[in-house]
Amino acid sequence: MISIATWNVNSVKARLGNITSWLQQAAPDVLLMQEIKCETEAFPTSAFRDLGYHVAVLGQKAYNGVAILAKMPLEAVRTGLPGAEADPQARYIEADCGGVRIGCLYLPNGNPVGTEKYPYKLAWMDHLARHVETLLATEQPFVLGGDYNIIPAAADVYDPQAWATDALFRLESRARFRTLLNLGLTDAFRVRHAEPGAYTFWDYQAGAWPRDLGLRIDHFLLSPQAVDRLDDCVIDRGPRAQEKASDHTPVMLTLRDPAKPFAQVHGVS
DNA sequence: ATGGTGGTTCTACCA
Repeated sequence: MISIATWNVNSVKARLGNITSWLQQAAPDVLLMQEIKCETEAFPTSAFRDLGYHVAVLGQKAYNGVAILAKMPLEAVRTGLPGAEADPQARYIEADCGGVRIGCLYLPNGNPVGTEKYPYKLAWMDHLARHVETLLATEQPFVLGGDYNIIPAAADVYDPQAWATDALFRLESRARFRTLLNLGLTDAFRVRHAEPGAYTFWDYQAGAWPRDLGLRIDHFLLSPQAVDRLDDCVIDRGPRAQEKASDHTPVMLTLRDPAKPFAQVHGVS
């Protein structure tokens, strides 16, 4: 079994204590982090190495930033989406880890709609879809985890009508998320859990957390070869309840070990 | 309709 978590930490420096205590308690093999909000050189690598993790980071000053922690070595690291390597916003990092290709993404928020931020979000999603086509062609298991800033369906938001025109829930945004599913990817949480109201984000404002006014915007999308190995995908609300919490909480995916080839199981030579 | 909170940085910007 391999366990892979994703968590938008909203500043790795401000959240270092929350993150290390959660790592010790939940002990995921891999943690994908978004919004680390620091430059690559300023990432607190040694604090995570001390807990037994390898580290790959794509940072920038003040905003965005993504990182992968893994108990296994991280190989063939790439940063940025193909065709958008020059994008100054640090939003994508990918590596081989434990026999799985793992992408960590921080998809643009896109608000306010009507500014250049929204077409940037849609274009970013188009680049992602093209990259997914390339990854699918390898026929290898891969997992894309992160803060998608997409509410996939009405069951994933406390008040769908209030969010109808928001960049996270507009039809143009959801259509592009649907495109990723139509290419052959699977929303790991939703294929295992049918209930509405399973949120991963609660705003800091207006008592959203105590009132449970949340959104499900942090996702794991799996390739067909990864879905074959899907054990479960769960949301851990614990970290959101703590002092100095991020506004997001971790989502954890577990994949079974690969099945032995049919011929090996049945003794076919 | 507004304001409500929080991180980075130091003056707004972003979410």
